Amino acid sequence: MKSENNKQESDSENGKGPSVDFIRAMVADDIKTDRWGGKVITRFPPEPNGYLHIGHGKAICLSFGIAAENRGGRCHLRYDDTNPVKEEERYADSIQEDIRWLGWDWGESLFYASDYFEKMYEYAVILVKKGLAYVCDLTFEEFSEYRGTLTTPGKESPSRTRSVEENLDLFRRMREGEFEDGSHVLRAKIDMKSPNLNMRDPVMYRIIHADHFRTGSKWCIYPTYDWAHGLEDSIEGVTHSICTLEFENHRPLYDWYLDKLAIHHPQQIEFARLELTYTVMSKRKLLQLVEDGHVNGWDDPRMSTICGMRRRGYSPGSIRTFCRRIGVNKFNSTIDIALLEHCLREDLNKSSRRVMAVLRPLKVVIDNFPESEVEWMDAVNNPGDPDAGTRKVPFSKVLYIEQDDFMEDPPRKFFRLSPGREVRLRYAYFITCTEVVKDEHGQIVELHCTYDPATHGGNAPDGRKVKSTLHWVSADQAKSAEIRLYEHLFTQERPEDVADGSDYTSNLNPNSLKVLTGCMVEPSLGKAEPGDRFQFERLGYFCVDPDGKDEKLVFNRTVTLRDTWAKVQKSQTR
RNA sequence: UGGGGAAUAGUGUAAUGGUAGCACGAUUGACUCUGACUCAAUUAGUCUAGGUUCGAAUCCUUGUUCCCCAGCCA
Repeated sequence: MKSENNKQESDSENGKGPSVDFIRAMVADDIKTDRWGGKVITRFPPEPNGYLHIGHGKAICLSFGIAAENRGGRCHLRYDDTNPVKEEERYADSIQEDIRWLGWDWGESLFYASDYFEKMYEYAVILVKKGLAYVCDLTFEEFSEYRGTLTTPGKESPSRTRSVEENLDLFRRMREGEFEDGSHVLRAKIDMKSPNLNMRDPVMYRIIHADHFRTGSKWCIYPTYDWAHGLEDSIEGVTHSICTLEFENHRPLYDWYLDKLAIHHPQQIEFARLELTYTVMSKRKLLQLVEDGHVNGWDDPRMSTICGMRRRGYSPGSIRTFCRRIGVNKFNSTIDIALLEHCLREDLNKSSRRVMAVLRPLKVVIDNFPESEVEWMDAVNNPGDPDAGTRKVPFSKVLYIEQDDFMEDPPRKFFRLSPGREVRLRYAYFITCTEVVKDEHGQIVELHCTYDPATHGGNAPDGRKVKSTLHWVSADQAKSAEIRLYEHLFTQERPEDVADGSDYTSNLNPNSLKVLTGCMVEPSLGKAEPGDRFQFERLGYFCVDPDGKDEKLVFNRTVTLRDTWAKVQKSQTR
């Protein structure tokens, strides 16, 4: 796949800068008041336990975007690899690929939480020595019983009164592997009666005898998220630690650890995660779609994963624009996927080469065109970009047009070809349909037409008009292709809206993938490579799929063009 | 029924005491060698009830609704 390096920039719209969200306002204010000595250091901290999706895209564009917008700003890519049983190197690799593809650059700032394990251990020892952390040997069951509930306070663990010396000894032996998984934890000593459950003596370390993908068997105790995350931010000198809303309840704990340690203390800021209509976003559901075979892998073009969208043909710029345009807020909202598709079309319209391709071919014979003659017509590559130049497209006696572009008995407002009617073949000639050939089942298999030589190139010297212009390909020179048509993966705006007893999979769209074979595309597409994007005129945007090998061409339909005729048709049949 | 957040057109998002604006969508129309693009127009909103004020989406009080938290996940 071709690499696509995008400049890191703030995607400002229409000359006037995009509006300032509450986080950017906060950052700007911090700069004005010199809170961090003028520094802006953010971070994107994925756990390498799955593939990135468009929801992560929002977070990435936010943290990397804010860093890029501020002089000297930096955004770290930091793997939050604190749980060896869930994490894998291949995920870490895909995360880098996706962020880079989106157009962001972490420079030298690639970090791993696991590199800080020793430092974190030392910090933990400090808290133990201060009497602010203790080794607890409650079982799982006891532990949850002692925690209390949302409405009732918890009870203090009997281990809570252990001496500092004993805690130090026990904690060291935890690290040295003397104990079994689950037998002991290190907990912060805060307040078992706190109305915030996160403050009820939270776990800092648990024992997991498992190999970590980076540290191997060096450790058998691993820090929990709450303990680790603030330290990671602090160690790296992060100023603004931007995360999603569900961590709001964790902020007091984030603050508590850093306050007690009296070390660099970043500001945690929470925002609402992205939800999209007709889409699921959770890692769990995405995984289930893959594992249960509802889609063909993580990079299935119907997936909301970054790799899926890339394969589908989304441009990184369109995703960045989208992430900027949806804004940032503190309440959950569901974005209409039409906005994403709008950003996509807007970007692709500017950048895509136009070509002609026929999805469902209908043979057309031009009766008055010389038998074996081939005429090469000039076609514009991108009307919006003169620099894109022109190409030659072959025209001959036998052509294919789109089945949808002919109707024997046209309804009102159908402007395309029908018996006796004249239309234009784009960049070629005006043709008039003279005869319809059908098979024994009454199916239309072939059209006979005549062309007007005077309309060469598509213009009538007498100034007469036609109601429509069709795309076409010349039969002899056309390349055959497989084309995959996608629709939304789900039939419901909110896939979660289901009757009792069923789950979101009952809303899967059975028509989300339609594979067309025997499609005919113009010969210039023979040179197309995986990842190349085109506009198939009058149809939509298409992207070459890596499945195509040797002579075989495979395209994914990224998105259709807006289609006013389809709407008219729909309202007519209703 | 504990605590923490949050409510502006169908959707998303501005307006931080002074004309409720923008975008997407939808609907019309113009243009057109893509029924695309572009352009123009229409559509439609401050959760409720009080209060402060010359003036409230914004400040105060009340109610309602929604989201998050009881992993040794992140």
